[in-house]
Amino acid sequence: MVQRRSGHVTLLDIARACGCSVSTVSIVLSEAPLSKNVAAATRERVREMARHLGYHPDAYARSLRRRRSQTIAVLAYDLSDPFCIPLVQGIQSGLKPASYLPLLMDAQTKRKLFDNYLRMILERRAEAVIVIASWIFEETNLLADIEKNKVPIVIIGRDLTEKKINSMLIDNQAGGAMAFTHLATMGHRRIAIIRGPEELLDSAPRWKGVQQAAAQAGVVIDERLVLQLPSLTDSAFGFEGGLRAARKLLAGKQSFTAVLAFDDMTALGVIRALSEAGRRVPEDCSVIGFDDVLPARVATPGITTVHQPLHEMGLQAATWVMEEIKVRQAGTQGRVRLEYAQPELLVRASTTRAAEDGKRQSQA
Amino acid sequence: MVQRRSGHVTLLDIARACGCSVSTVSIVLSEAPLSKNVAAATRERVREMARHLGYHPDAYARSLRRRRSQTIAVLAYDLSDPFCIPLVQGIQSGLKPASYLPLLMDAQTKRKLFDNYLRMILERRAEAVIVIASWIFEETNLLADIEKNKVPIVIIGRDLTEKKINSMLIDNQAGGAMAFTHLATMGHRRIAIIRGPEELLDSAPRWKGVQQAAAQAGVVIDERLVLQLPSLTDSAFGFEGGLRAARKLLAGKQSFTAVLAFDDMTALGVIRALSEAGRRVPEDCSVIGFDDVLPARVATPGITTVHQPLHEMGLQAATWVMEEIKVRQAGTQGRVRLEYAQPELLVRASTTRAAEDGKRQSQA
DNA sequence: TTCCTATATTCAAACGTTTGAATTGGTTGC
DNA sequence: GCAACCAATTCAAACGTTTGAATATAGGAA
Repeated sequence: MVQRRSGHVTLLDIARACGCSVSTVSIVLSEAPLSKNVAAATRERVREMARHLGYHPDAYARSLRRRRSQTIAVLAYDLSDPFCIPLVQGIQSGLKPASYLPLLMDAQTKRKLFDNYLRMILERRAEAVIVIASWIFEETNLLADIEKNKVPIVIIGRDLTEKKINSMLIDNQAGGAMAFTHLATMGHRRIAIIRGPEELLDSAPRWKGVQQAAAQAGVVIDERLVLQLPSLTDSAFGFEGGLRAARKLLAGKQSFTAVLAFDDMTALGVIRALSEAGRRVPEDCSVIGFDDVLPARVATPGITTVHQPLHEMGLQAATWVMEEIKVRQAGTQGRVRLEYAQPELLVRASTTRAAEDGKRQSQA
Repeated sequence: MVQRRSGHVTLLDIARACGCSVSTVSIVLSEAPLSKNVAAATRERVREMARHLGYHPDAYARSLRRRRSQTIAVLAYDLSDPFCIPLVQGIQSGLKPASYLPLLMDAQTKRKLFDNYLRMILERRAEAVIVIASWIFEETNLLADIEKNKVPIVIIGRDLTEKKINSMLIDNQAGGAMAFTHLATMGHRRIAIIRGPEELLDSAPRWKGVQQAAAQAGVVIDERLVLQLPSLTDSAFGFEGGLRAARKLLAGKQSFTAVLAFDDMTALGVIRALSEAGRRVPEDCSVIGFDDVLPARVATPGITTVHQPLHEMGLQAATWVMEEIKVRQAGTQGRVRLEYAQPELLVRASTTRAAEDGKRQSQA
């Protein structure tokens, strides 16, 4: 076992052991075009020796020389949000065939961490960046530092096309409408609505969709049944928010037969509150969520929700950046892309037809 | 904006712009010991220019030269298992102060992906590896390739001390005992038990703990109420497994007032099945889980479970590897470590006292 | 023989850093 | 006035690859 001072086997070690030059070894092992000129015997000898010595090419040296890191940074705002995982895995699936290494980073909803990672992305010469966004970061540095370095970016969950950044979003308006329409179709008229926090860009369009669907269904939304989540800086994920909002709702005078929650975690909080108050879901009150995250799938009753095609979106984002890397290598400048993914209603067990016409009321 | 052919600003660019040598620039910007000798004026000029040009050191060149990657690989068997996330975040927290970059990799329960990432870890010259294990991988390559390269390893969830790998485990036996004792204390006598899949190393000790606690409590375990999960190669996470197991249980003749599930996801599946059969939790049947993952916390009723201090374990693992890196740099060889983390019973709402003495029985 | 082509291999420079050793001037000590 | 020192800076080699150009060897055609 030959070992050099660095502790790793290098091309030089192999070259010496084979009695040939470093170049030859490199050509053979990296399967360069020239390698078809290398004598079959030599080729085999080199390969054998590399295997025998346990050689692994040094990614740093290689990237330095090739000026390609074969790396794509994936910056998620918080991995502990179950929302992120399918996206990340989708991205991973998309990247694998091209053998890019996803450099997965978790900002843990901390602005400072986020900036730190941004710096690292630059230093590690990531060839592209995919950002899974939330309200945590103003886009300032992102634009200033990364785009300046001509690295393709895709941002998921935010429209930054006017800053020339490829953006991928869910059609929140359509989703919000779907959710409301579902409840209305089930006969609900007194529907409580928990809106998302103001800072979150999903909140407004989703609310707009809800209003639009209400108008279309001829249902009037009782202002007193509309609440807004506070800005969830902590890791409460909306569960806590939903819990508190629903408690407030239950304490109020207004009756309701259904709750349209901002997202699944909120919905789960709502269900907890309803349960505390002795109201069962969906018999006494229907609850609908948004996102279709794991906890909503495995809860009982399963949460009716608006599914986001997260895996597909991740895959798409990966495809985009890889295409753009190619395009930029060719010297041309691609168009800025914008896509609204279409959500889908997923009826599970947390919603049902309204009891009678509205007789079953709020009190515990 | 000076740009070189590589598209990135280098030390040379700054040197030229400042009219000094690359060395000086390097010394200033990397705050080498020598930098105290550099004239204050020069220092300022260089810094200013670096900022102005948007310089970011090339991590590849730097690592190559310094022979340190400042990188620690974190290889998780599957990020979509909510179990992994707190571990990962704990590791992250531990690594941050030392400014190591966690190279987060998600094997997605695929053996091939796992091997691929292992290779990349070697090529990227990670200074240490933390593996969040499951039954997916035989430890073969892990030992053969990584340890051979003298890279410190910590494995979480498996005892590989005999192969000289630092191991961190949960005390499954104690945990299993806790869970059973809790149910017994609540007056349950007819307790169904869903054991973990055979390949999972947690399964055996957990079961042993259960048996031991049963003996101690003077409760006999009815063999006919003991089921085992199949090997969950797919992403079903035990939810599906728990669902099916509980259905089988319910279809059987044996009555039971409580179910001790292998883990939280299993417990959630069990609850779904019970609900299908019209049995309520915890009134008609208590259910206890294991792990304390997010879905168990936000479900209603909240799942009583055996909490694993995952965040702390991750933190600890990070500390270990960083210490070992230091130790090995000093030339000495550290001892192989083994630690059993202590679980903790977390009583929530899915368990309650047995109704009467066992009158409430199985039928739907 | 000489020139040509093809095959097999090597040279040497480059990628962007870091760093031990060397080089400048300019003081100071004696 | 010369050695000796200091501060400020630079040289040059090295990290481990890759790769365009160069070289060497051989077989064949002229």
